[in-house]
Amino acid sequence: MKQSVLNTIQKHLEGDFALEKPKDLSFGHYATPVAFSLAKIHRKSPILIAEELAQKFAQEDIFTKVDALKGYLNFKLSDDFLDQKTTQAILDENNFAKGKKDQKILLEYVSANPTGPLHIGHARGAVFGDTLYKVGKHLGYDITAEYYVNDAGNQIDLLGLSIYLAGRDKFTDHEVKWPDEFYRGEYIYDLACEAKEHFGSDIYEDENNISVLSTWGKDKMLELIRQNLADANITFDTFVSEKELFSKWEETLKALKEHDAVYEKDGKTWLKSTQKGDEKDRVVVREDGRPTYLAGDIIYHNEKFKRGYDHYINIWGADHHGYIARVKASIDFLGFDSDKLEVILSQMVALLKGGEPYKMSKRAGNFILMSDVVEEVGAEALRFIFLTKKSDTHLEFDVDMLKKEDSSNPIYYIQYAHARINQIFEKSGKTPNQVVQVKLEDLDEDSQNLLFTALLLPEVLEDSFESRQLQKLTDYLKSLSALYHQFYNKHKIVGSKNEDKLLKLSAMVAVSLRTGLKLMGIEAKYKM
RNA sequence: GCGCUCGUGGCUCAAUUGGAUAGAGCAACAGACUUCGGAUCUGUAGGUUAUAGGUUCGACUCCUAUCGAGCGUGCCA
Repeated sequence: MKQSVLNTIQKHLEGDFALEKPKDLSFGHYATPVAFSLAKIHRKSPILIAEELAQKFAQEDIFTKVDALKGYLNFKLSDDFLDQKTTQAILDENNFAKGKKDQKILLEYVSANPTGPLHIGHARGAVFGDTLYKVGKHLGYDITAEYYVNDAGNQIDLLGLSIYLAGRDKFTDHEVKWPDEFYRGEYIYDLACEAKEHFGSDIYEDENNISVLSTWGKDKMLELIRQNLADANITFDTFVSEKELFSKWEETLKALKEHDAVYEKDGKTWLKSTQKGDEKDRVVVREDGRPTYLAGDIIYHNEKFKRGYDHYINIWGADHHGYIARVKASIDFLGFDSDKLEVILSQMVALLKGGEPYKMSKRAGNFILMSDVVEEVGAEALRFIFLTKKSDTHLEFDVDMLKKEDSSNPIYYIQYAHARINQIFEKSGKTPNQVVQVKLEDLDEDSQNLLFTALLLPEVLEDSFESRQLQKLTDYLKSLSALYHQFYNKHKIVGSKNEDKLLKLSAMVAVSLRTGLKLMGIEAKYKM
């Protein structure tokens, strides 16, 4: 819809201009402040320029009215144009708001260590990533969802050790000396029990078994993580193993050397990341020859870029922000364009319960499990709450609030609007297909506004995706629902002389609500 | 100390990325079912956008400083 307007305006106007929605729909459907910038160039009053431009557009079919107000140009679309769009959307709902793009995007998110279940902080990045993925696909991007599994390194050894000690503590008479660092939390004891079932309790008699427990525990945790994600309607296209990538380390190191990206000092290998704007150079190989965590990420990004995508998006927890510079530096050194890598930071989630703050710490084991919250409030409510906030702001919410099944939970508000429309169709005894051919004309102002808003979904999706601000989608669905509830209370639909027209209008609202909800991973309800 | 991300009604968040009168939902108060579902709607009240300067036709948005919050500042991952 927006595209048609843009094309039409471009027939008469050269150069760039911004097309906006006016604050108040009574001004028109679209508006542009282009006269202000032209005023500078032509040294003329913006008000005069706007009036001249308005005359030129008056002839176009898709507008019924174009006028100039205080320097703004306001466009009003014709009934005929809106009706065509509506008919098309209802008849071909599956293709509504779909687009075509020729960009290949690799989207990486979650990538939590397989050393424990997902907590509520992971959930935010997971929901955000998955929704970005769904919206992007709908818009026609060739997009791949990837999970980078950190299955190499100290944390896996630590997992094995923690299970070993927990099992030793619980199932043997040995006294356990707890080290400074180990994973706490009940799940470790659960794993220890399971390992006993699987291997027998003798496993806790010999330290040499720790490595067995590491591998076994890691696989268990990865399985659990995938289940946690699936329960929230989240799936991935590919899982990439850090451990497997390490077979390419020599090759990658050689490439770094060829590009003069590293040097030796104090027996260690350093990345010259300061040259690319990082605060300091970073160690990639320790004195004892073991590569650091950064080395794994360098291999991973090298392989990623070799796969030849047009754009890369990583969704990281905000505590990883200091990491961006060094990863981008390595990408540059390896001869790729680091501008193609976009990092979206997902800010911390602070959870309250009955007003008391929860401090989350993965190591301490007192974190809130994603699965617990999903079980308590449902995946849909959780998804919705996360998507109503910008990913880069700190988020605070009370678990008790999420448990409520009333109007303070906005998802019910939207679902109710959708169910209401279904109810009205049942009452009327008609189906959307029976009214779709009615021409929407001579509508009153409320109906026109509602119709126009319902048709905005395609551009809302574009905007949400391009700006990576998915709260625009939830905001939109909330305001569309509000408009419908208002309309419903004000106008009688079934039995009115405009019944068919208003039914068609309602059907259009339902199409937008359903499509929007689906892309958020939420099933629209027909009855509540 | 330095770096990153922020600071918007009592609370949780918006604001078309520099545009028109800063908007919603909770919470508070006052109303609306003989009418398609009241899980809804209508109204009232609540703001010097942390503070002080600056940039321009125009600033919540950009720049500078100050105050405050969270995170980072391992050869942990």
